[in-house]
Amino acid sequence: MSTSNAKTSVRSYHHGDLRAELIRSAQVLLEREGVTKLSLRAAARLAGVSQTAPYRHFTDKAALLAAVAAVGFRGLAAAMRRGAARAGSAEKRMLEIGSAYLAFAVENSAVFRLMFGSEIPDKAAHPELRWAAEDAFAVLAGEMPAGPDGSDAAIAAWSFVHGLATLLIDGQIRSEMSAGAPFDPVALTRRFGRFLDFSKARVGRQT
Amino acid sequence: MSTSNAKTSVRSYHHGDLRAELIRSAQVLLEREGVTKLSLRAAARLAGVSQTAPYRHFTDKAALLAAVAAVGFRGLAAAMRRGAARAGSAEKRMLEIGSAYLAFAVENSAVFRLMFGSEIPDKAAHPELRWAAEDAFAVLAGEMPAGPDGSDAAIAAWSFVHGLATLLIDGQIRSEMSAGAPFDPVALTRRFGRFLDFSKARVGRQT
DNA sequence: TCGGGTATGTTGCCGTTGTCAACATTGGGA
DNA sequence: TCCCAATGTTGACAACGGCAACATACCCGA
Repeated sequence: MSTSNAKTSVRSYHHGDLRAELIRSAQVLLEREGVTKLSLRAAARLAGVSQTAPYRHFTDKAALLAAVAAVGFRGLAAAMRRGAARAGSAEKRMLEIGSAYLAFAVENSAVFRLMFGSEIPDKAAHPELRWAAEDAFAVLAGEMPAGPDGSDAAIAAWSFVHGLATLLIDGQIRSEMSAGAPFDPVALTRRFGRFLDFSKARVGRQT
Repeated sequence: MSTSNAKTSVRSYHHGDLRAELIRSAQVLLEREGVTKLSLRAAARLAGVSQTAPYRHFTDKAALLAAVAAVGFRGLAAAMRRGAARAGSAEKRMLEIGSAYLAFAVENSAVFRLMFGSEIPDKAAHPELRWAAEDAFAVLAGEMPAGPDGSDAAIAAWSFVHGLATLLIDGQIRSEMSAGAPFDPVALTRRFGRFLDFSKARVGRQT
C-alpha cells in the first residue's frame, strides 16, 4: 500500500502490471472484508480499472483466487523456512516450523482459509497453486527421515498442525485454551505437540 | 428423493414443514453440485416453492447453511458414537472414532467442508450449530481422562484426525498414499495415528 | 519513420443471486 | 364464526460472474 507506484495516477490506458495489482487488491479485500466480499468487480474497482479488465489476466474468478492462494502458500513456506533456520536441533526445528504454521494461519486467517477452503473449486486445475502447496509441504517433509516411514511421519505432523490451525481460526477450541492469553504459537505447539512421537520414524535413518 | 411425501403434490398454499424440506433440498444440492451451486433460490425451487419463501424460516442464506451444517455435526457425532460402541478397549475405541471421522469426511465431503469452511460467516452467531459442534467434540473428549491433560490430549487428537481428514478430501496428500487403494479409513487412521501417544495423559488418571 | 497487428482495457449487456417490501392465502384460537 | 398471525407469493433492486463487440496503445518489422 505504501509501495504504490507513482505511475498509478498518471496512467492513461494501459496499467503496467495489472495482474500483480489485482492480486494485491484481492489480498487487501480479503484481509479487510473476508472472502465473501471478495469479488472480481471489487478487485477491479480497487485497482482503478473496469470490471472486465481482470479477464485479460485471469480466465476466471477462480484463477484470481488461485493466484492469491499460491502467494499464500509461498508465504507459508517462507515462514516455515525462517522458523527452521532459527533453531538448531531437529526437535527445536520441528517446534519452530509448527509454530510458524500456526502463526501464519492466525495472522493471515482469510488467506489461509482460501488456501484450504472450497472457494476455489478444482484446485488441481491450477498448476501454480499445486506447486506452491507442494513446496510448502516439502519444508515439513524435509525434516523427516527419507523412506516411507518418514513420509508417513511428515503427513502425520502436517495433519496435526494443520488441524490445530484450522480449529484455532475457526474458534472451535478457543474456549479450551487459556482464554485471554495473547496467542503464543510456540507455547501452543509445544503444549499440544507433546502427544506426537516421531522417534519411531527416526530410528530407521538419520536426517 | 424416493421418500417424497405424498402431500407435496396436493398441497395448496401452505407446505406443512417447509423448513425441514428446505434443509433436505439444500443437502441434495450440496451433494449433487457442490457448495458453489447451492443457492437459496435453488433450494426453494427444488422444494417447489417461491424464491422468497425460505425467508419465513431462515433469516439468511447463512442460517440455512448453518442448519445444514448442524445436521452434519449431528451425523458426525452419531457416526463416532457408533464407532466407539463397536470396540471394547480404549485403544480400539480411539481407532474406531478416528476412522469414523475420516469416513464421514470422505463420504460427506461437501457437508464436511461446509461444517468447517468459511461459507458460513460468523458461525458463533448460530447457537444450534455451535451446540452440535460441541457435542461432536464431546465424543472425542469423552475418551480422554478428565483434567487439563486429558483436555489437551483430546484437542491434539481432534486436531490430528481433523487435519488428516481435511488434507485427504482436499486431495493434498492423495499422491502420498498407496494410490488406487479403495480408501480404508481404519487402515489410514492406524497408519498415521501410530505417531500419536496419549499414554502421558492416561497415567494421571483413568477413563 | 511509419503502419499495422496484437495485447490490453472499456462499454453494454445477460442471466443469476440475495434480499426487501407489499400483497395474498390459510389455519387455528377467541 | 370470524379474524389474526403465520405462511407463501409477486415484483423489484443492486451486485455479481461472464460474454461480445469495440477502443486504445505499445511494439516490431519494413
